[in-house]
Amino acid sequence: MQRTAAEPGRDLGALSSSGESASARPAACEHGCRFFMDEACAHKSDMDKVGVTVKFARNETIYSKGDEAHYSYKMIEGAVRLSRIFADGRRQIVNFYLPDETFGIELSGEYTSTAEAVGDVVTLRCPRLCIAQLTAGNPDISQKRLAMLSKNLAAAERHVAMLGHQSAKERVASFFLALEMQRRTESEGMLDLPLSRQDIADYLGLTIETTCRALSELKRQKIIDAPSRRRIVIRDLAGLQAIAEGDV
Amino acid sequence: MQRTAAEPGRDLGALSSSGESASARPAACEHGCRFFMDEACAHKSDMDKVGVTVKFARNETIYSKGDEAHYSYKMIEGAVRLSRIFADGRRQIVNFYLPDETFGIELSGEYTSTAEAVGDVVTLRCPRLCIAQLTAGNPDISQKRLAMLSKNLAAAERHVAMLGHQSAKERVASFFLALEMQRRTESEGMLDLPLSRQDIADYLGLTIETTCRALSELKRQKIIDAPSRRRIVIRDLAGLQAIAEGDV
DNA sequence: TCGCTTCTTTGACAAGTCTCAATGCACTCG
DNA sequence: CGAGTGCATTGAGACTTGTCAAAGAAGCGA
Repeated sequence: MQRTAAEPGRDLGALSSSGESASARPAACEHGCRFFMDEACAHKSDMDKVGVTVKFARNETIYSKGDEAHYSYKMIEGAVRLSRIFADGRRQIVNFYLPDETFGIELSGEYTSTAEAVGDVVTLRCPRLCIAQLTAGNPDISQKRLAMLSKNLAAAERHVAMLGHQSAKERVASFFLALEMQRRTESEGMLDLPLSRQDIADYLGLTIETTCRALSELKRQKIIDAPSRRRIVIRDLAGLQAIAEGDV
Repeated sequence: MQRTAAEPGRDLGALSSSGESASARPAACEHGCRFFMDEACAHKSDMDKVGVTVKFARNETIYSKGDEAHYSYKMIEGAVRLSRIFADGRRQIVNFYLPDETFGIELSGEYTSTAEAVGDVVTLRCPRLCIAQLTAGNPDISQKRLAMLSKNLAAAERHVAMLGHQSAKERVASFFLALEMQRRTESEGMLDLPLSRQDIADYLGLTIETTCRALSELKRQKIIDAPSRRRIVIRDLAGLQAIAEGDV
């Protein structure tokens, strides 16, 4: 139930910080959210056209499972984790979102998972009703929304496949491989990930210890390197792929 | 439990069987596929309006991963499994589809998983282009399509959560519980599932032996009964829920 | 019906992962 | 600078699941 209210310097979206009255402000759509659905224009040059920027601090809750789903978000900077907590206290991270990706699109009225900022995060935020309005009049946006959901579904299915029958080492390898594929802009093989070991473990469905051991094993094989806590260097991409695919 | 107007062989949709020229036949949409997207009208009274019925025999492949995604399908009868095969020969079942559910909606041009008939199956089949056409002109249908994808995504996330940290016994319990929730029409607690143990195991990310042992354990605890191979009786729903949630 | 095949169930053991505990490492705050 | 804190890593043993093997049911065709 934590609303992301205003700690100093956190909510800089003038429009959005004024509360939940999104439906009363179609203006936000006209000059901002139109761009929200466009995968192609996430970057600074367009950001001034998009009024609804919201920041979150490390580990801050963006929304909780069960909250009314007033907003959808598009990542500008940082990383967000979607997770569910279970009765036994364990946490399953369902997905991570990186810049340019969209999360928080719910068709039922409630969020089905909890979203938290992994590190410091900048997002574009758009009221649900605003999107609905845009979607109704614009098949193009409707199409994009569909594409995003579809992409998320594909990711979830890959996740299922991984959890279904990869060993700890294979999972860790697959995980880094996926990150590497995604962030091709970075300097070769260098992953600068804000995730803790616990985050990784919770995504992979492993304990932190097992994750660590798998990592150490990969280091021993000179396939990756971990020069600092939050940095991974892939030294042998082919080797990593081989492991991810089960060729020991 | 078989019916449907239909025939020898398998493809009785005259419109659809005439090849991939769906785009040239908007007529199919006008009198058939319009209803395809409607969750509410899957039953007999509407079926005569929907020309494109297709049947599949037990274990028949409906489409394979990588095939061009010409069609989407809606389940009328039976069950379908969506799966992926891995390098090591193991199979992960990503989802099952039961009557009234829809599968095969791909936004990329290719199917991302393989679909097979678990038992004998009856589906409604609709060409992709046909759906696209309908969607363009009709925000309502667009909405339904979105809802279906969203439902599939939610299911995938639950699946991830299950594989992420439930024990074998918990998974089996959750599985039957989910089935029970879904088929509330059946007589109390009685599940008539066409799935083999291998199918269940591949869905749960377990081996067939482990699945079997978990099942036997549940039988021993008098929580379920398995009077025949393809039939499960839930004798203690509360107990099943307790196990699924981790309360031993 | 019998015999054959396929699927299911059970057992014994091996392998992988989790749990608990201790240590190491990096960063922050006095 | 040193102590304190949180996170990461490693080790030892318990427990769960996978593997291999065999026996028991169920379905099928001759």
